[in-house]
Amino acid sequence: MPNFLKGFNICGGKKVNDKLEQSLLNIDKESFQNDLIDWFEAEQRNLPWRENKDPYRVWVSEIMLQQTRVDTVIPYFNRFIEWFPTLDDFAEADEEKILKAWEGLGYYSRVRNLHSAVKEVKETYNSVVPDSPEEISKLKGVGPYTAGAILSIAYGKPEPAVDGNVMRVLSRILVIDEDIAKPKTRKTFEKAVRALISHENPSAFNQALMELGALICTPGKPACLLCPVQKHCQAFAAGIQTELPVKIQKKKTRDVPIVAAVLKNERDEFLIHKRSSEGLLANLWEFPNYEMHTSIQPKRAFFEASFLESYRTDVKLSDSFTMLDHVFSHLVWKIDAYRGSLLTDIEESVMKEQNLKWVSKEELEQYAFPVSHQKIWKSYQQTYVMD
DNA sequence: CAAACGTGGCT
DNA sequence: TAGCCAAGTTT
Repeated sequence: MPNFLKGFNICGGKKVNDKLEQSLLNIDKESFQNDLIDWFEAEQRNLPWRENKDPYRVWVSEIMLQQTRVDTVIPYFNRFIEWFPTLDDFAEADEEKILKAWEGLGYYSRVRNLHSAVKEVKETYNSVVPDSPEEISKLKGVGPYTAGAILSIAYGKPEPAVDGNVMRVLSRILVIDEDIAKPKTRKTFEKAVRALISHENPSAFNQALMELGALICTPGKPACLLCPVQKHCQAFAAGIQTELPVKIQKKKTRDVPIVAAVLKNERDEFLIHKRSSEGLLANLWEFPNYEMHTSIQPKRAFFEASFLESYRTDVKLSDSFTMLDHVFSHLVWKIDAYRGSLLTDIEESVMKEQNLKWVSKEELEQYAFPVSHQKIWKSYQQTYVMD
């Protein structure tokens, strides 16, 4: 236990509940709700998903905002609503288009789950997003946070919507020192929100908690002097607001060497491959590439051998045109990219079975690529000036 | 439960 | 620079 928190622990072991109850007793609930909601009504940002309470729009925005910054989401949200104005429009869209709508946003299972869930709502609920915790939580991609967010924001239900902001804000206000990286900790904060939430305006209350976390009660240097609920904050009173929340360190990423190639045929078309429907970057398109398991052999030869084994076709790589690192949350691709061409055609059956496709430079733009492969393409074009 | 799952901005 | 962070869910 960190030294600065000794005084707040009733006993070293459990009693987390007792501590929370004690902290909650110190809050003047009515006054806290008013201060928080009044501030939100006055200071909230104008964001596209706040134009109305259409449950579909709220839903889309909440999925996009998972682990993603507001500034990043805004243009994606606007384009998404242009492409798919209603729930039915999105339900009827094809997979290629929905991935293209998400291209560059990351965590692509979000959009596949959203698509599946929206189709479920169209079929099972007559295109009306359900308003009960039980039903909405069954939808793919709708976890505890998103369920609470939709229910409170779109339907005015007093349900907790505990995200990273809420945990940070409440960990300070109530001096909760549980590790927020641990899954079970969320339950403590849900309990706290249930005790504090305004039943008169659950939507504003939940959003205010998150808005406060985004604008005032920030991770690094919280602007406590501007905080509308400073007088309710038990961490500020003790001068320990920058020590909270408690969060254990994340594991480091591991390096994965990748050999990739941009292969062009005599018709100026490029070979692309659709990734597996499971795992990393599922269903996105990419340039042919292989993970180097052994760092012994030459990369070029490794690619040529792997390609022959995969597609029963000889390929010849020429020059390496770029080396780049691409950082994911859990690993780093060390990409070495080559230019190359085929010595013979790939059999039609193999093209189909292995999800390969020849596409022109223009057609390339219709397919969704991960950012790492967009970087490869950009570098290729810059190196071999295309007309 | 721990780990997988993206990306870009900030310090 | 290398690490941390941002409106989490699934397995």
